[in-house]
Amino acid sequence: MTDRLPHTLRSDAMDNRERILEAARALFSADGLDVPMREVARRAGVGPATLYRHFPTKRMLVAEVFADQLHACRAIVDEGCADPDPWHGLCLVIEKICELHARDRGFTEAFLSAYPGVKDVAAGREYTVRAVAELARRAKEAGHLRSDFVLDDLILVLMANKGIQATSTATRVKASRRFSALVIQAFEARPRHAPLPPAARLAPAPPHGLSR
Amino acid sequence: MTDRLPHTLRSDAMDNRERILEAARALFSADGLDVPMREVARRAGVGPATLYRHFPTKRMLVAEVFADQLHACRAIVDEGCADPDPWHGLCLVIEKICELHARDRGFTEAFLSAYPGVKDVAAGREYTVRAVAELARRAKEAGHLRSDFVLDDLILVLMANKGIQATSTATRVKASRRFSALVIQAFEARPRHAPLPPAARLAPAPPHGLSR
DNA sequence: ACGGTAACGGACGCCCCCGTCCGCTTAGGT
DNA sequence: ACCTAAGCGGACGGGGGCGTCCGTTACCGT
Repeated sequence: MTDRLPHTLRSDAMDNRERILEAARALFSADGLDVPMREVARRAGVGPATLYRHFPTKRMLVAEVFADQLHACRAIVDEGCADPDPWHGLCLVIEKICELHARDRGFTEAFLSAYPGVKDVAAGREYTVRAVAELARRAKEAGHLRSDFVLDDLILVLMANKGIQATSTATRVKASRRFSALVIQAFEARPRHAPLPPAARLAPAPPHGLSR
Repeated sequence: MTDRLPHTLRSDAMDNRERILEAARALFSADGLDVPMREVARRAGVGPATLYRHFPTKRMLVAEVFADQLHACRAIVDEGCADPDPWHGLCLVIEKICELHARDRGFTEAFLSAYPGVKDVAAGREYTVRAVAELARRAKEAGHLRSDFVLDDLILVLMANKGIQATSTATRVKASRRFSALVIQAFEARPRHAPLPPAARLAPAPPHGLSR
């Protein structure tokens, strides 16, 4: 008689839950993860308590919100890996992921931060990195990717891409596009390119404004 | 009888002021501009009130602290401009500014944020940008810099460089070095390089955690 | 030595954010 | 129609950061 859990929410609760997710998606996407929970609640037209009932902590809300983007990310790398030309596939992956990140500030933060407790995002990052590693190996073998490319360079590019800020999403996307084109040209194998300084092992940084 | 201002501080006040600046330099440099004022005061061994007496607002403290780095920045661009080979000078400027930013997180934030009221930093940025513009013009003329390079690409690189985060300064500097080498190779003129997507007009973003 | 005043710092008010509690509302089964 | 419990939201407590006030301390000129 204790564990009588009804896996079916009441209709109004379902409604609220969906509106909360929608509000969170919009706000996180536009303004990043620093948006106060109250603001999400306000935008969703519910009280703070309702928000916290559906998502007991901010982390959980974040995890739920970015499930979609994680799928998009996965789709991008899968598409890139399926490309018969590994170099072309790699370029596509870099371009599209950069654009995805440019379009969604919150996702970028979640993806590149060691968000404790958001295992899904961490797993998604892991998957992406591994898949790109394989793609890079093949692109190198085909002679299109410079041989001194390392996987950390991808993290480097993602972090750098994150640094690109602008007032409007459109501007950010434009800048990000130019940026990714630039680094892709830098990654392309050439007859005699100057050697690069050694790569650094980059680990996800702790998130910004989050309680322990 | 009202405006009897002694332009000479008492010895202990001078001492405290210097210790505050030192503490702020260390903390801002390592942890960025989000460090609480109390923390600066604690590290300087003074009370909060003393800190606020010397620097009535956080912005003023920031402005004072980064006067040095601004000079360093200026020195870097001057050195680059003085180089007889404009391309070599430009490369030097990019490398050194990236490294400077990688070494000092707070300065990066101040430099790339539209920190309202910190006119000095804004002026320093303006100076840097103008000087590099001239350098870029000459490097292009010499045929070493790709012709579709625009000044906003420099801002782009600086912002991107800012995005590179790491737990230790050493790692950040290493990563930043590799990054700047990469973009420099991308900027180098080549017989037939693929065209780049259009550049975006990048304006400094508002600072993160600052009262209006 | 001593007095006056510049300088100090603990304590305070204010605001914003996270997460919780409890009395009220309303869905939905009978 | 009614009743019960799922669901709701305003109000609350806790924490932390910025900037300020005022009683106390200690520098420095005489």
